[in-house]
Amino acid sequence: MRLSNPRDVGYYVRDQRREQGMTQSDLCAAAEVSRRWLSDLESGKQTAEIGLVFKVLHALRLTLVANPTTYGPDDLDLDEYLRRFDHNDAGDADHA
Amino acid sequence: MRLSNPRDVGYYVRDQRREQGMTQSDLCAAAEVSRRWLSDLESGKQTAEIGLVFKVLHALRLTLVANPTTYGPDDLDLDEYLRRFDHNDAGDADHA
DNA sequence: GCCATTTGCGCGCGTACATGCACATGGACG
DNA sequence: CGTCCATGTGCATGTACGCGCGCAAATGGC
Repeated sequence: MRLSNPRDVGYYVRDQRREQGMTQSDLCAAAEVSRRWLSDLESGKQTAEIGLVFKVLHALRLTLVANPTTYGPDDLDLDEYLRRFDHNDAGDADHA
Repeated sequence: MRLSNPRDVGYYVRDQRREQGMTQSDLCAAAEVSRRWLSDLESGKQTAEIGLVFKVLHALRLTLVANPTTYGPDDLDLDEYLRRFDHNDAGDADHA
């Protein structure tokens, strides 16, 4: 999952937390941050402290990898792509 | 390049900046952050603002990718491994 | 619908962050 | 050697961050 900005980070953290069946209370305890802050982080807080972000990522057993930005087939995360596709279909169904 | 903590981030940013032939002044201007802050970031500042970190990463044309932490051959970055090996050899040479 | 749980967010507090300035230091170069 | 450049870091300032509390709104299960 590519993360381009704090918003991406926050949404991804929320997704992963839910996938792992955790509440914010569970995760903030595991990461040793305040629930208030975690809520903000998940909403895309621009000014979050990076050290705390890493604590959350570790609590979720997530790893960050940095790479030179490239544009091509390697950038295509198939699961992500299909998920986006399915989401768009669901959106169309709602509007139809 | 795996980034586990702000220290990793800072050192990686410094490495990449140098590889790209930039000074801190060049990079802080490109990223629109203070040079003072960039210097701290490169030293591993725990409390840096994540939004600003992303600005620096973008200025260096770097991308972050988040993955579940796994342990196995996939985690083996060969360049990184060799660099660590070389570094250890250099370390041994110093101590010998 | 009811109820319990979860989440968003206002608020105040003590601490500190990003900034810009300036200076010291180390390294490169002529 | 002297000069220049890049970098580390002390300092002061205005702004705000992480925390904890508490309450309202949202969500999910029955």
